[in-house]
Amino acid sequence: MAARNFSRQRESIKEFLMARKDHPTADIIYQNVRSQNPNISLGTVYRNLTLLADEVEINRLNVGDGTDHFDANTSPHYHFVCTECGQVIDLEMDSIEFITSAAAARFEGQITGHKTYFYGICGSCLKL
Amino acid sequence: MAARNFSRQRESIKEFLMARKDHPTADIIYQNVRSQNPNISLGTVYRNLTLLADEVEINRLNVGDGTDHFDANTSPHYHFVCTECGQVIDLEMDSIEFITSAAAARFEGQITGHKTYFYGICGSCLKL
DNA sequence: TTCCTTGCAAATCGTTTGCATAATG
DNA sequence: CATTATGCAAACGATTTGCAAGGAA
Repeated sequence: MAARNFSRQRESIKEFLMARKDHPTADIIYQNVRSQNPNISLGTVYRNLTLLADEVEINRLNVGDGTDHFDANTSPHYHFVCTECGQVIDLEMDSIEFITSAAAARFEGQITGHKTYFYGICGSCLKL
Repeated sequence: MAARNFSRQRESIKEFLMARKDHPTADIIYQNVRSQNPNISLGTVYRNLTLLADEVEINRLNVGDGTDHFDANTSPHYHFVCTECGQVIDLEMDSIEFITSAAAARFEGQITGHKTYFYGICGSCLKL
């Protein structure tokens, strides 16, 4: 379905995203990718992020701070959001996948997945 | 702390929200409250929703569709979002509150809560 | 050549805000 | 009177889009 051509810009974006352990916003990606690709436009960054997210090559996170964050790690895992500094951190935790069945138990529709974000204060902010 | 005056507009908003079982957006609230309050402005709706949410009299939901939804039910419960029609539905399910401790187990920061949304196809859409 | 992609700028959408006026206590 | 709330319109930030030009297959 996706007759996709090669694009230097898209490669830079993927490359940058895969190298980061945090979960940058479109604008941060734009700022950084510009060093390798000075003429890239913010629109192109958005277009490619949306394209990659649609094809599940990356993940779009709605952490609730008004701007989307992106994650090149598409394997199932959860995120923590610091309410002090806004940082988005990967959590290492046991699977809670079965909460989907808990939700499905008394529901008449069909549940295919869930999104969960944890909130609190991160280690660095606790020390301040 | 909140030296709050009475306001006809705020009352209409609360009243409308409490009467709804779905989870309307600011604009839908605005459309509806106008019948009782023809001169109310969208800005006032937003201001009051933000005020009420800040004082936890209502809940703001970020379901990921780009616009916030509001819920007058502040007791802990979970929501389902239909990926077909966008409807937001209350779920009746057992508590999964302990997922917070699951997340906290190997995390150095302090986790105070979580937000979870379930996705899938609602009963009505399944029948189409 | 064909069709995918881009850069650029303008447009859109949801939400917030400044300001002068009106309502509350 | 002091303060809070409102309507209106302008401002905003994030994201999308139209279009003509550039690049890949």
